[in-house]
Amino acid sequence: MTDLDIAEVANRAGVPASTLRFYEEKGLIASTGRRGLRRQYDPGVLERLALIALGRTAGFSLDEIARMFAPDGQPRIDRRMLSDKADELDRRIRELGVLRDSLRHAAACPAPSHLECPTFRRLLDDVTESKRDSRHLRSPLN
Amino acid sequence: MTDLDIAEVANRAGVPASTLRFYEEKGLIASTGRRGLRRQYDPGVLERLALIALGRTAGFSLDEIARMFAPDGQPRIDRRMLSDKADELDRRIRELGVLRDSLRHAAACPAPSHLECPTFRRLLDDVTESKRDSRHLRSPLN
DNA sequence: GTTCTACTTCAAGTCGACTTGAGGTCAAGA
DNA sequence: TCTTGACCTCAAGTCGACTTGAAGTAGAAC
Repeated sequence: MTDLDIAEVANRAGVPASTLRFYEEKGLIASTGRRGLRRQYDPGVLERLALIALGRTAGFSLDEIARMFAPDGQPRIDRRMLSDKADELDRRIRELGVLRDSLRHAAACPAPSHLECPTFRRLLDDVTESKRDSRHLRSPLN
Repeated sequence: MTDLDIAEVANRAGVPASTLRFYEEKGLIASTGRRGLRRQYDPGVLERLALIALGRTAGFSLDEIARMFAPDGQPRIDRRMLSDKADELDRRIRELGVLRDSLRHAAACPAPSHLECPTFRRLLDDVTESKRDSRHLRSPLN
């Protein structure tokens, strides 16, 4: 029995034990049993936690992630879903890139007020426009 | 008096009126007065709202944004703050880039299971590692 | 003058991902 | 055997940014 104690898992995965309990409740992970009260885990849970963390940073919700595991526990990652998410990330990356450049520009811009800087103004207009257009759809990843 | 009605502002800025009231309560915007019960706004509020929206997509909280306006209403954007945020965005962009590439790879990867794909595994390990390391600091922008 | 409608206030609710607190239990070390 | 400390459960709280609901009001159209 090479099972891991919850404390061990928490340590190795870098998440608090409370999160592990929470994930278990949500059905994202499962413990193999108890030693006394304490949850024991198969070492494979570490991989699963990594997968979960990965999904999270990619912008998936816990519910979406839960759906990515087949009932047998094997990940059944929908390739279509992955590439959709990649596209989404791509858009987000471009957006953030524009923003970063603008911030840098504003930080260096000699105009007395940012409002008088053409670059900054154009950025403002873009933001407003995209707000108006996408009023209906709530964007993920912020 | 070229003041705008709250509905007009909501429309032009692309935000619901409830948000405008909320922002006012938070001190982010101000109305110039009322016509009957209805709030009236100086057209300049549109610019301010754009600035707020911009700050939000850059990952600033409403409180942070509030601090960016001097008491007189003029934006007093700290250049240092801007470039710090730009750096932060830069890191986030790189992170997302790696993720996007990995997702694309996984979507195309011929390995029977993602867990058997070396690229995917390395990604998993990276995620875990960065989780362990940054346990203390809560990252903004997700 | 009445009705309609879009606004108003204020408190409370929502959403996601956890965390916290109170009170309880149990394996291991002294 | 007793104590300790780390776990346990379950309910409730937190955080940020809003939204929603109930009950009220005023300007405008008829």
